[in-house]
Amino acid sequence: MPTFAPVDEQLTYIKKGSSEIVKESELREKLEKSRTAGKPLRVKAGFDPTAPDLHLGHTVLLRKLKHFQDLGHTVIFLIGDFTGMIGDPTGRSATRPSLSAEELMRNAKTYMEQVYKILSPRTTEVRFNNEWFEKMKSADWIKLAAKTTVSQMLEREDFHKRFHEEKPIALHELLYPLAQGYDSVMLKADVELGGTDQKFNLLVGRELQRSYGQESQVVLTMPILEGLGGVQKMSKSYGNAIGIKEPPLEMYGKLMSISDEMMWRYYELLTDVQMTEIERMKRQSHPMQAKKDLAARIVKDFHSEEAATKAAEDWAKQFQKDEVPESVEEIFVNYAEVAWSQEDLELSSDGFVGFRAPGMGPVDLGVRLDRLLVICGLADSATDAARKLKQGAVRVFDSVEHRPRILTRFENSNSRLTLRVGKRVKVAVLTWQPSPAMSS
RNA sequence: GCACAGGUGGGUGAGUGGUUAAAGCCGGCAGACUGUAAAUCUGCUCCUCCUUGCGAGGUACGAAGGUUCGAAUCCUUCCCUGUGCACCA
Repeated sequence: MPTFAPVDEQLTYIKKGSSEIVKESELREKLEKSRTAGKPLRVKAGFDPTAPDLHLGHTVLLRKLKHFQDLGHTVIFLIGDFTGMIGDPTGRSATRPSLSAEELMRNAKTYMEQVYKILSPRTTEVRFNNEWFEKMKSADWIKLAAKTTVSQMLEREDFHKRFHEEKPIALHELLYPLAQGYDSVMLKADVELGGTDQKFNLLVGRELQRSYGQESQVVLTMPILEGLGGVQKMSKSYGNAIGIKEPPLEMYGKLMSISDEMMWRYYELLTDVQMTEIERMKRQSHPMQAKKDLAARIVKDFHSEEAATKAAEDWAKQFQKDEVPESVEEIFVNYAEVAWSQEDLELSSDGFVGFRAPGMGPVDLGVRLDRLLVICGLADSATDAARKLKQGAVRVFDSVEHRPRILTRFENSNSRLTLRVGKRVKVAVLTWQPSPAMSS
């Protein structure tokens, strides 16, 4: 029979970083019962299968689930393959395209690979809610829908607001909270975790469980982590996210770019540093050192100790000493794509293009910088690149370039250009490869 | 179905015939400053091309047509959203 830590101890651990618990007294009761019976609590959290790239925002919740695992409870990782089709009306998302079974499994697999960087695979129960929803008949849906009322649904802030602003609310959107609540019934969840934006949906689970004769789940909400700007929530679509699969230097750099204020929030939600220790650092540490420690800590979590050290060094080089770090992304670019003009190219008899005298020692060749920047992902479009050039944001080998055309020295078969736009650095490796003629 | 009100750039929201690629704000990008930042100040923020110029062209204000020298702005049809009406009349 498993043994559990004293209830108070468990509670403190669970409460760190959490936003709200409905109701704490019930959680205490459940913990007590579980402890005396030696039976772990069933802790559920649902995830959308359409976003398989996790970022730090997701990990806030995952870390809390991990805490429950640490305490010996059972974590149910629910993949909302069915509810994903509805599309959670929270935010602005519309109905999503349904994924095929294969796509779904593939997504789920990459998903779990990332999730297991935090959760322990051994004690995680992975479920899909299509398991029960595919069996439901229309009549069952009517029964389920009859469990709640329109005005109850409209209490949800998002619906309420849209209703009063005379904005559309599709009928199926009202089904989402119901479906999510029904998941809790099917899983007999004791606790459900979610972001604060999920509060309403989570509460519906309580109602439904009650009306299906079960004990209501405890709802635990976690704060929504703000992204890099510090204003909007972290989200891939806002482009302010730090993905957990990102390379160490990038991750480190992004973390260093958050504000001092945000840093403490990140400490609280993304690390296991105790609150008392965080308070101490606030008073005593230099903010930049604290931020470096945070960045290193998180890089270490998702990569390794060595990667973190390396990232720290590289970062210092890049931003503090204004040098080029060692591990910069290299992008191979066929010269034909960025050639200045046709004169620099020569057409061979079989219609292929190469440059003048490749491999014949140093040659100066014209390069269209604007196109090169686009190819390297440093500009959105050639026009955008031209703007950045004009603003003096572009550096090639440490010298600021304003013109979209430059001459560069080609030696032997390739030439490397170090490109910097603002804080970003990339190395473009120009190569000579025959390619189909572009002229037509 | 009928009536009314709406549909503008990443978001919000101005603009009712022409210096409007479309104000302001938010967001984003860059430069200065700094401890990387934040705050602040400055510039930029549809695309393509070049002779990089306060350059040339192309797209764009739900969709398609039309009026006009000229339309986001007027007209027609269609699509979409919201509101009201719907029995007793």
